[in-house]
Amino acid sequence: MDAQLKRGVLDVCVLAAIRNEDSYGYKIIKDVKPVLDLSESTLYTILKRLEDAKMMVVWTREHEGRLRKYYHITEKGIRRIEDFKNEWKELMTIYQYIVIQS
Amino acid sequence: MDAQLKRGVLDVCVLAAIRNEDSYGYKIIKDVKPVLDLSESTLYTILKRLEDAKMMVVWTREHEGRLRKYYHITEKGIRRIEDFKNEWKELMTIYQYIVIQS
DNA sequence: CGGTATACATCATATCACGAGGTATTATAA
DNA sequence: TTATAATACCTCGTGATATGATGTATACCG
Repeated sequence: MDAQLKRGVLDVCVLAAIRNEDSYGYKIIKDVKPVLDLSESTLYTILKRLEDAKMMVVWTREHEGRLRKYYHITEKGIRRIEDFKNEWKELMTIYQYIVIQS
Repeated sequence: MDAQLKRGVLDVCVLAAIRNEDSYGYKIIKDVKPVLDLSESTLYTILKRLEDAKMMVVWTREHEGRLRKYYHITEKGIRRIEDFKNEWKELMTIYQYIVIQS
């Protein structure tokens, strides 16, 4: 999939991945990859960004000798998803425009 | 609309705007703006990019003392639109994922 | 012992939207 | 007449960000 088209959905995808249940980097990649291919470097960049933007909060747990950073969605993160759903309607209008011109 | 979400559709929107009829910068802005807000600087950047990518070819005409650069879509440009339509299907899947998680 | 899975992270690079600024002509309103 | 808007083009710097390459460390399986 085109990298440019990804940009608008990547953040929201990651937020959606933790919406129902707190999750951690390695698991998020496994979960999201079948839907939208993303690399580790991309994911960890996004996690940092969403944390800085206070759309997620982090808590850490040790699991079988390995560190796990769990991400929990905030109100702001949920709002981001809802905003996206509205933006999607705009995107549908744009898609219609493109198709009509064809 | 979120700048990131725009990135995937802007190019294709501009291509769609000239698909049926050759057009020029100033008119393209007028045509596309109601559907998807874009600034002049963005448009002219895109036109240059699409020309470099051989998705458009240019021809010039003088109109009432003012220069007009008309853009004509190429086979490659048309293919870009068709590719986008396929990518849109992927995007729908991603949207479904986001909604299901909600 | 070596490879794979788990788990994290950084850095350099390339792409690109956009505001701010620039040039020039014609039409319209005060 | 004199602004002001409309028409028509363009460039540059900045900020945002996806990604490959690279690095660290532990557990488990053959």
